Amino acid sequence: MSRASDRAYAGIRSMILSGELPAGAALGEEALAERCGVSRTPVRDALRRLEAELLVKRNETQRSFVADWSLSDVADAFELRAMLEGHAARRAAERIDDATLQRLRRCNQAIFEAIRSEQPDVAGFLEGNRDFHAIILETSGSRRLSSLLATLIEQPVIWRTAHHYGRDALRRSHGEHDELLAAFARRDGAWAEAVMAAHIRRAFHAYADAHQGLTAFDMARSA
Amino acid sequence: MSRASDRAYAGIRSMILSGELPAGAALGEEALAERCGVSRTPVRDALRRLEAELLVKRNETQRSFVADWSLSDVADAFELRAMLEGHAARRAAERIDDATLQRLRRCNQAIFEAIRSEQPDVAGFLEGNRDFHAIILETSGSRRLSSLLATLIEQPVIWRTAHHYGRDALRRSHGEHDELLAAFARRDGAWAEAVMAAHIRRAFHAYADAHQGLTAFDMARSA
DNA sequence: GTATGGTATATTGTATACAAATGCCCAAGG
DNA sequence: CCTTGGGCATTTGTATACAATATACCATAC
Repeated sequence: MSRASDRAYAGIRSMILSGELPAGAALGEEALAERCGVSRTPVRDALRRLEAELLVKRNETQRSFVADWSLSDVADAFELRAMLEGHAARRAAERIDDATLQRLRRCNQAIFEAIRSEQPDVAGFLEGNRDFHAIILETSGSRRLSSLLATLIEQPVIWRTAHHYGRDALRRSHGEHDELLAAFARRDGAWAEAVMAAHIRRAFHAYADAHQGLTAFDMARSA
Repeated sequence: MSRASDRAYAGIRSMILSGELPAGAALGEEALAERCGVSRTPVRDALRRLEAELLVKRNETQRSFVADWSLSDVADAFELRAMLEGHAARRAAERIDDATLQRLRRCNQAIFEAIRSEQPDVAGFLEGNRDFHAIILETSGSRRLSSLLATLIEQPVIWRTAHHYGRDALRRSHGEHDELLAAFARRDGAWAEAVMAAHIRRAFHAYADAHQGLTAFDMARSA
């Protein structure tokens, strides 16, 4: 999207996720506009987007505040994500063609290359992981499913989760992708759904273990 | 929300759903502003909302068009709705308190009153139906689930579905609500989920039967 | 002391002007 | 005839001024 609007979006979002704007803080359009160096118009756009992601909430008179994003909210998001991505995996397994299967295999191979060494390339892992899940979502052939999941997948959460993974956890993740590939190769939708749901629920527990007792904001501050 | 912004939203939405703006039609902000009697600013707000609902799509250069909304798209939405509302019903069954259960019972009683006579009061049915589902969603206690479902529940689709229901179908719907109430009373989440999923999938087939072979837009035009 | 109402202030909503970009058309060259 | 490039028309993006609305504060009455 356009430059100023993106700057406002990225700026406000990072202020929220870094804890610079704590949960419950008032978000005046004028003040944000000044801090981001843009006018109110793109700020309003950005607030709408952030509201859709539930990072910002509005009171009954249209004033904006930083949403409270506790561990239970993250759990909420992960639970829905497990259900929806599981569903996507089922549909993908029932529709996938051989060419796409090959693409997924190459993608998971790239993930393997990124994590095989002693010092895993986490950025590479994340890139491969994102592509892998994106291909499945695309193959599921449901536009609405894609658009629903978009609001559920918080990249900062995934980023932090992966960075708390040790090499073993990264390899386990790669291994789960392999199992998913096996389910796809057999066109076994139920299998694929189960593996995907397990894959994502495990990711949540990795996140929760790393941040036990801390809210998402406390965590971000300490990072 | 604010007046002009709402007028733009409601106006554009009804133009799309009535077929006045056919699938694929270009949506210039200026033209829409004039037709709605407001300036471009509220039109832009409205387009963002409609885009989130997938009624409007944007090309890569930010130009807006009426999305193509075929029967298969409606099926897509209903499938996801069945899954998510099923999940909501499960959670609600596991959390519901007696006071809320009573509210739901009164709500379904109101639905019964609306449809008992020879000439069913479809508007009354719809109002009760909306409340019934809203209470369940609220009881499920997942903000994200509510926000996801909001984009999936197209009131015009529900409206048309209900208006194609005969008295028998209306009563069957009321009966399914009763079964849901039984599952809630037993706090049986799995039962509630299954009943809700069936309830919504049946609603889809009622819709599909009534509009066999027609796109949503064709149908709207003929209504 | 509390409640109530009104006014001042702050904040959001809308309109409009202008800037930036996109798309379209036609003309020139291959 | 097709391709390509430039320039004009159209469309979207941004800034800003002003209007409508909500909030906060204080004075006054009870």
